[in-house]
Amino acid sequence: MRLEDEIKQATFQSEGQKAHLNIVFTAGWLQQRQAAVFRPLGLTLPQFNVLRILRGQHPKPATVALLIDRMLDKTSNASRIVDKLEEKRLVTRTVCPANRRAVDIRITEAGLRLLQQIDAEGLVDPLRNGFEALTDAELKTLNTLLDKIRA
Amino acid sequence: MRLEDEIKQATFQSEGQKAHLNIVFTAGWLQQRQAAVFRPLGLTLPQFNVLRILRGQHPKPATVALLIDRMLDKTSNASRIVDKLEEKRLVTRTVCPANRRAVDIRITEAGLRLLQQIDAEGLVDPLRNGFEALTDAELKTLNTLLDKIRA
DNA sequence: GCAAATTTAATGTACCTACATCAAATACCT
DNA sequence: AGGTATTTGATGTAGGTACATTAAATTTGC
Repeated sequence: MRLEDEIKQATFQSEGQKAHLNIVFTAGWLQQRQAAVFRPLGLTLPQFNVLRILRGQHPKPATVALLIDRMLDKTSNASRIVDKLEEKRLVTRTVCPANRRAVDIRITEAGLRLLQQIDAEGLVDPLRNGFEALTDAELKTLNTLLDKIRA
Repeated sequence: MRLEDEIKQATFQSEGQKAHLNIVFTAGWLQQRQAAVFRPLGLTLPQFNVLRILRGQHPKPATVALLIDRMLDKTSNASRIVDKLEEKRLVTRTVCPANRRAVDIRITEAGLRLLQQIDAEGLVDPLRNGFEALTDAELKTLNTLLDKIRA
């Protein structure tokens, strides 16, 4: 649907303001759809993202600092997201022997199985999440334009 | 900065997955910048957005349902955002006489003055928020591509 | 070698999001 | 009119975001 109709606003101050709202609105739209997919699995989106980073490190551990470095949202509280994953026994936390300030965080077998299941069911496939409507050239253009905004 | 560097991920499964992450990351980037601008004024971004909708209605009142209809995030809790604005005396809430289930929400003079100040200082000008890097044609392309994703 | 500075993570607080539930007012239907 | 359904908003709860502060371990500088 056109942004105008989604938020019932007929006109915008500028094409730039419309693009701004459109990016924010589309991001919310995408995140809500993804969150709905993970909800039945008892996972939130930030929890899933942390879990995926941990799988990328596996079998090496990650620290909280490493998670933050790789997360989309740098100011999100990785400590507390790890808390939730630990409660669910999807990750473990141990004091790093080499540096007792740091904490070694590792994905468990149960965590790996859960991600495996999500992969097998194709739940994160971008082609099923709105991106099938765009050609590869359009996607590249989109990526270039977004990078320019943050340049 | 390129997305690859922002989140330290060298490659992506597909251009679609990269675009997905790029939209979410860029939206976060934009919102964080805007939030930082409003913080010294004691306003959060959702509070500002609600206030702007109320100014659009002024001097007519809005209901909670109308706010939700026009908000970017439909699931956000407009009731509680209005609570905060009411505490700050930027809006008033009165039971709607014509329909006692509904609540008439109005922006106050103080609310109008605050928005006036924000306008005067150009704090929401998209040209100062990353969009000056794109031509009007590029912005139109961007809007078209984003609309396609949600089609 | 020891005091000061820095790093690393956890925690406190305020606010927001997402969703379920509740209560009151109104509309509907016979 | 009277009972049921719907509308409208508020509220409860779990989790996340943003930022400041704290505590412990380590590094640095003299």
